[in-house]
Amino acid sequence: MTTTKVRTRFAPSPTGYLHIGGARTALFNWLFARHHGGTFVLRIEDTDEVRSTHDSVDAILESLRWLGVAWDEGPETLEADRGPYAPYFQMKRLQSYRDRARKLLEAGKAYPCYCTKEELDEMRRLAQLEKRPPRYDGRCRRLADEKRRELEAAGKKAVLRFRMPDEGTTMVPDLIRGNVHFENALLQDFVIMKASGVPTYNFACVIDDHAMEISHVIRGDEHLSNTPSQLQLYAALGFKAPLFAHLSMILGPDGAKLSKRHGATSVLEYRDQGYYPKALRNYLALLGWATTESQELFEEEELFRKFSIEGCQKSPASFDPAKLLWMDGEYLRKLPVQELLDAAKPFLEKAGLWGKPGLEKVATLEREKYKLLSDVPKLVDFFFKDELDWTEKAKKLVGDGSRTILGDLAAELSKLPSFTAKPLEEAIRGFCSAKSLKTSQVFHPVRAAVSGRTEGPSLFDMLEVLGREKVIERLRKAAGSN
RNA sequence: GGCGCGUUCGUCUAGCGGCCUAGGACGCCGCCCUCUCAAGGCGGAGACCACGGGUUCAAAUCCCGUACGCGCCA
Repeated sequence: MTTTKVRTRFAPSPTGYLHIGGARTALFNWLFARHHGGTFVLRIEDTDEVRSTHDSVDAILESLRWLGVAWDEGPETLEADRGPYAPYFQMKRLQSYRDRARKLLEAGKAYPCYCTKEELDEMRRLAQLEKRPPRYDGRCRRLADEKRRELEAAGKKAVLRFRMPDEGTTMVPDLIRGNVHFENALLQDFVIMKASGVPTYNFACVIDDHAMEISHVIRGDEHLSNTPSQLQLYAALGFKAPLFAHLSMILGPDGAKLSKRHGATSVLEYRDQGYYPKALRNYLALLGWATTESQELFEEEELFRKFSIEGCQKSPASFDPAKLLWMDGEYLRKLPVQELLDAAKPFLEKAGLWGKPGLEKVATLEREKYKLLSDVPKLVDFFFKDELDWTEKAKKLVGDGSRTILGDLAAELSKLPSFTAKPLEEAIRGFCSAKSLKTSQVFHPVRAAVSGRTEGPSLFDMLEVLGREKVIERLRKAAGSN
């Protein structure tokens, strides 16, 4: 038995940033390929001449790289220029579409259509009036050669249309949805080549999926209705069709299609907000896919091993930012501090904290509090500031009632032989009982005095890390005796 | 409008004819731990399985309609 090698692809149009939905599609293709020891291909579908941009290409590549969804073939790989399937930009493959189009034309399976936009609009209008599906009426199907020469001579530009069968049904075998049937009579003679000589989406994608030997087309739900047309193309070209799997869409928290008004939709925005890429990737894997063991957190290898099309959901999934945030914290908490700092480097640099001595120790103090990488500088900066950013609550705590306490304590602690957590705790607790103060009367003002905040790490650990000099100085300052 | 797809707690989901008076996770609430905030532990509220019909001894699970949502034709 011959088993075909699994080859999947992600084929974005570079007409904007990579959004969450696209990233999820790419991810599933990648996971599926990895699961089967196959190859994941990235192909850029840049046939939209007006909307495609180089910036978009860059953004898409950067997004995938950042997310850790690594394509095996595609732009910027070893095969990019010379591999058997290269190139990976559709605009560099125009010749192959034109060759195939000519073959279809010669075989009578496609025909030139000279209808103007006005004629098509009129067709559509009439159809709507008569409550028929708006569909090209095939008037150029049987254009006499003479008439055609006339139009050509008059300088009329033609598009190329594919001749759909008039009857019968086309069945789309879908790995997620089962067999879906479509009436051919309802499918229209769609355009495969534009007048400019550039192919349309449905045509180019069929040619390429065949040329690149794609075994499984895993893509968004919105393409399900295009699939019967594509299947007819495969048949007309004598190609073996790949297997299809149509993924449900991703909706916003309110059930409407995910869009900018729901917050960030671009992968790079999540990067810039401080999300940890593996966490986002893990979260995305869970949107529309699940295992039977109700596991939530996956190592990369586990994802490869456990991912399956069977676990893919038919119904759309809502993107839940709250769960993503939880998951991000979950990942950050497990990270060794040094790795955490490396990951947070851009944010620490922006705050001017990167490379500061003691950073690792302070960062460790707040260990379990980071939800985002961008939280790291925010929770750690008190250590490095000469002038603390006082919160209102903290200011109140070091108010009149506590000044003498803080001053006395400063004096006490300056004599402490060893400035480490244990002795500090003993000393401060001793101080409390000596002065008949409740611990809370001392602990809270001290925290406020040394950090400017009311929330923070365990007090004694924090004092140890801050060190004698800073602690005494800050206590005195707060006490107003300095 | 036609065709197609979908519908289990607020959200992601488990479930594939009896184990379901529907399980887990996020979020929410409470308690415990505790020097604060987190983290962690324990517990709680939250789903008449969209609705209506069948099939069956038995249905969230199978079948048929309806509604609603979404996609494609644009």
